[in-house]
Amino acid sequence: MNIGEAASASGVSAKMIRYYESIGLIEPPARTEAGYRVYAGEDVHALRFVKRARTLGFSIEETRELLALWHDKSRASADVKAFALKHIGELETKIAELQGMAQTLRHLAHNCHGDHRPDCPILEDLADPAGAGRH
Amino acid sequence: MNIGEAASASGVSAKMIRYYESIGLIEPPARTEAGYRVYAGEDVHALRFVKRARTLGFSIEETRELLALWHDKSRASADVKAFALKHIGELETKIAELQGMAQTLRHLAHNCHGDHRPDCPILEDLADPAGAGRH
DNA sequence: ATGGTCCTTCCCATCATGGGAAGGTCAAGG
DNA sequence: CCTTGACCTTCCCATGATGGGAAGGACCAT
Repeated sequence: MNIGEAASASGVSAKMIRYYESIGLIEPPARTEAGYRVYAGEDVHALRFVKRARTLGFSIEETRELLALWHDKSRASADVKAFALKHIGELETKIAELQGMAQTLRHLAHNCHGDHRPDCPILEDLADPAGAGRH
Repeated sequence: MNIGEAASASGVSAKMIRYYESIGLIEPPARTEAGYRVYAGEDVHALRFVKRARTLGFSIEETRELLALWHDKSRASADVKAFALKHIGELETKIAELQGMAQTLRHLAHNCHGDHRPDCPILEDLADPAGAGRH
């Protein structure tokens, strides 16, 4: 299987497959005499693992640790669970941050007439967060 | 006021102030004969505007548009409101994505014993999302 | 005049991904 | 047998926002 086929089979672009190889995230595959990369079913399996981890928001370095746990047949499930819970915590922190932004903006937008007049509490808040909203 | 003072007065690092200037987000300030940047109160005001916009999750390019709206005395508040609502929508999309990730991981972690045994639904899902959970 | 703290510009690194150029390879069809 | 088109290779560059740090100049208090 060439890289293009491995890409469509795994959902990881050929570009990223080469990149993952260059940073040592995945094993370098065999090569043909002409230098073409040749992938086996197991390689595609690893690529799908990486794709899934990235989709769940794990960074590449975290994905590297997950791959190590995956290959370590003797790991304790507690280790994997702790890793996942830590990541969940980070996701929740990020979510809370974004929700804070959205909430502030919703409040400002709610107080903005949204008509032809120029007065706008949104810009007033940006210009002077402490003073905006005063009358 | 030197750049360091403007930085602590605005909450924007000196490094970023220079960067914002280099990309034309803020006006180049006056200079002393020796080449030092000299900031006035109005400059710090603009920097705080930028800082606030960034804190609310606007990109630099979006911040550029907000600055333009701010300086355009004749804009309609409806334009600003529409801009804010669009950004709120993007924030909500991002939040939903992250919540999807967190929810999936919570589900997987919930089904993981988290003990000394190696069996782990989390890794099974990463390795085979479609098949994990089968018995 | 000396030292410490500020300032200047310039280059490099991050993280993950894509774009594209220049050139080699392979398979199909004339 | 040769061309054509689709693939592959490596290499460099760009993104977005920020920080780190070097080399050198400026300012100020002792």
